[in-house]
Amino acid sequence: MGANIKDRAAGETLYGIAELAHVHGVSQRTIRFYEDKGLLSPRRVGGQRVYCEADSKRLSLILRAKAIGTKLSDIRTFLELYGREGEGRVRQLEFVIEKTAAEIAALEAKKRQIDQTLSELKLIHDGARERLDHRRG
Amino acid sequence: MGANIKDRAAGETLYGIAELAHVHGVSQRTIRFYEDKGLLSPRRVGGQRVYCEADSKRLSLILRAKAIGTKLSDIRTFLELYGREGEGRVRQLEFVIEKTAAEIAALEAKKRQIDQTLSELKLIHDGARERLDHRRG
DNA sequence: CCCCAAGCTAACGTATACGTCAAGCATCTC
DNA sequence: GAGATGCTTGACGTATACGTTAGCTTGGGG
Repeated sequence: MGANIKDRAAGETLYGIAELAHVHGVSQRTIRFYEDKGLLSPRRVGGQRVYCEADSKRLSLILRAKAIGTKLSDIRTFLELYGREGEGRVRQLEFVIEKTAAEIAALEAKKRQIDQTLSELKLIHDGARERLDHRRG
Repeated sequence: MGANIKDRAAGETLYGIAELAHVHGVSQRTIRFYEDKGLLSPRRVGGQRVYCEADSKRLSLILRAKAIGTKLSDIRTFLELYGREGEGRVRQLEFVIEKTAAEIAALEAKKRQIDQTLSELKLIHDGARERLDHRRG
């Protein structure tokens, strides 16, 4: 049970939706939802979704971007950067450069906010710890 | 017009909702919404909301936490840490220590995700830049 | 052959974070 | 005293990101 498709093929490892969901710790609904939003587009075998390694990695990227706090709609352009990378037309390269620069700036701003908050939290944490230790002698 | 309340008092600077909203670059609706959620509790003067400096700083904290990607419901406990800090009862200190430690861990995880994504984005960015420069000679 | 488990689509439900009227009072201005 | 402004409290609307049925299909086991 739960036999994945590579068991009987020499090719690339493939996944069903259940397996992919389990591997990434998300629901099947979530995966279908991302497909609706155009973030994933697995092959179909008789109506059923079949995911390859590239799909799986793509999902990892999506989940990481989400963990950072990126909206799905933004993740789409984000993924296009990964996809478009490797092409050569000047307009597209300019697009990539522009978009990546903007993303980088946004993320670094967020990082600074986090650092600021972290330092304050650590002050609170250490202060509380110190008073607690003192109180216990 | 737009005269804030300190104009005629020697005490602390106070703000009306319009001014506070403008200062922080948010809508009045947002400020009232936060109050509904228990994140702000300004004094009232004849029904009208009057905000002091502490309220303003509190709002800054809320907005920063939001920028990091924290949910409003979590921001509440977050604010309690700032408020509770300074008290001395052991149970509460333990609470503070526990909560801050969890928050710190979460934020550092998020930071690592951001760093990972940043490095990949920078690779894409630099790669595109290089190819573009090369193409232009 | 029959039935169940697993997958599919369609559609409605839910929580979050506000936006956007609506209608009422208070005050300031002409 | 008649707007015009600014504030108030509802209350409904909206976008995001899924959860949760519901009902149809299909492949495999007994």
